[in-house]
Amino acid sequence: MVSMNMGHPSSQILRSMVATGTSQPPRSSRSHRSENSDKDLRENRSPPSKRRTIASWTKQIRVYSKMGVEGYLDDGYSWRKYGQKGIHGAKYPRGYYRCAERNVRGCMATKQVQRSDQDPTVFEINYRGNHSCTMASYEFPSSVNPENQEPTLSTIAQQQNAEQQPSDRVGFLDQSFASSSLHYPLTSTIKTEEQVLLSPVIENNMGKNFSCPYVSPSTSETTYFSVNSFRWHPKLARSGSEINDVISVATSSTNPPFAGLEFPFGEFHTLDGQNFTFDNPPFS
DNA sequence: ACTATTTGACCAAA
DNA sequence: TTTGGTCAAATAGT
Repeated sequence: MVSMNMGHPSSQILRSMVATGTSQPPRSSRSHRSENSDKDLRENRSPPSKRRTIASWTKQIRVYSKMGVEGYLDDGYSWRKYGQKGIHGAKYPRGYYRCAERNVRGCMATKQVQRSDQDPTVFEINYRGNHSCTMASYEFPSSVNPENQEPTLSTIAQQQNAEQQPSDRVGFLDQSFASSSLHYPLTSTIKTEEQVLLSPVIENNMGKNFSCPYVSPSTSETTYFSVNSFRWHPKLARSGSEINDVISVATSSTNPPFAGLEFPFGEFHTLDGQNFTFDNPPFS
């Protein structure tokens, strides 16, 4: 069996929680305002007896640039920040976000973003709930997946939610990401190569073999490949013992900032039984 | 004008 | 009581 990958502490802290829509917290002096929207949409709170649990998973993103952090934490959805809180024992505050479509479409997805104490370049993002909204702008690029209703992140997430909600979740790499391009090995100095490479691959990684076009020549176990837009299969797990669900985003501080993905080579398989490989592409 | 973010207060769970 | 999550008024940005 594929052992788990998520070693992230927060993934345990914030596992599954319970959602219940019935209880309307009597907000004493506060509820006098806002009569509609928000409050009837809330669904948390209350004993773990009613309602079903909502999905929760954690992702880590490494940002190699000091600027534009937010941009690289962008996961394709539009979020609205609704709070920030200092967390006991953590040096960085935790940001609370909810889907910006919440009021419009009732999308209840939320996420929490916290910078890692140990490594300030790492951000732990804990996602809660699945998007019920769809983001038109993040459909698959083109040719691939002409499916009418291409599995959007939300639908995929719902599937995975339904299927393997119980217990631990594998490191799902569902991620929609739009970036310019470019790979930046952390070991090397960041250069300002402006070439915008529209990645020909990775458009369909739903079980199809492909290789990474651009590799860091200096690193062996990690590759940085650039993509214009990609979407990981949510059930992607690496075969073998060492699983890493961390997608790192390497960026430069140049303009326009680049972003790339970090991912180890090797054979991968989806939990569906599909297999494919990240080849070590000829770098020249 | 509107919309998004900030930030202290409020609330529930631990 | 402490802590984490949310609310919402105030503020900032467009």
